[in-house]
Amino acid sequence: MICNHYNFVKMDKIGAYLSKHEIKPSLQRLKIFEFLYNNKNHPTVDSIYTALSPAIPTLSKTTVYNTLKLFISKGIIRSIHIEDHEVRYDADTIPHGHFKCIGCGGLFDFPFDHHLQLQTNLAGFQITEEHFYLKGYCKLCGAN
Amino acid sequence: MICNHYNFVKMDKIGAYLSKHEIKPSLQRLKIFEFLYNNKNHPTVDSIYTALSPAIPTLSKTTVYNTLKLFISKGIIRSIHIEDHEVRYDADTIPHGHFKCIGCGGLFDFPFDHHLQLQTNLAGFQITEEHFYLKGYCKLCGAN
DNA sequence: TGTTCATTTGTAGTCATTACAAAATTACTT
DNA sequence: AAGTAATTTTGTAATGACTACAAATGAACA
Repeated sequence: MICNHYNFVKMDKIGAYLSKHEIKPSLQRLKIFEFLYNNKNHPTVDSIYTALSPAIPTLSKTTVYNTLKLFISKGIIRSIHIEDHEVRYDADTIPHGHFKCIGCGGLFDFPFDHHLQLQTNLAGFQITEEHFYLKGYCKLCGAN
Repeated sequence: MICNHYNFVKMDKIGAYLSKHEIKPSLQRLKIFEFLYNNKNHPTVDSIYTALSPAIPTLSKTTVYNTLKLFISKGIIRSIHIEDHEVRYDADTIPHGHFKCIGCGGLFDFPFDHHLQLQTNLAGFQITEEHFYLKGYCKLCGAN
């Protein structure tokens, strides 16, 4: 991992964090957010479901979908669309970029100043979301 | 449309352009590339298929998929993943950004200097692709 | 003309995601 | 504490984009 903005919320305050964003903190929601928070490799729906199933045996994949959609609508996570066949999720809402390694499939964060490129001719356009991602080979995969 | 890099290839030279990139210029391939070239709003598979069906009545959606995949592998178009439910295609291979309007659904191009943000700590990473897109409201939709 | 190879096409299948309604859980009221 | 309403979770069925595959078509060429 290259950068990390996750210090703004403590692990033991997830319930309060969800409540603050008008999300009733059920067990499933707490666990899903906690997992997203702890796994900064930006998991997919499937990996979230597989990881939490042992702890919550009754968990349904529909719940994972519903919960992630709820989190997105409340603005506490964002979805990452890089490959066409996989959607990943990120609990870090501070703008940053993503680097997808073609070799190992890993997804890395990196900081970038999102104001640098706003000297474009987008005058009159209201920007609500910014996404910047790169593809290529990471340090390890590139060395072959 | 905000920016336009399409001057590097003339309309009547699509066949030569495809050949130069090791693509045999069949009717379907010519028409699909021409459509992509002329429609700078970055159409989807469906809109390409719907638009070309009258001119090529036997056209199959599989052919559209196959052809786009071929074009991507030869590097003459790129795919755009902004929404999770729609993939768009772009015949402009010069790096530029995309702006997706939440209001009208329109997709706009804008230039951006992709070297500005490479002062990040990505040393040792080989970059092969860059994608930058914004979401928000365009000039017309924002004025309400 | 016949043969080989590349391209196109339609159908059937896969897989991620969603719709929907029942079941379970939580919140509220008296 | 019991009963009722509201919310959340769950499983199944349906949707829809995309792909695999093999037959059909068309082009290249001797």
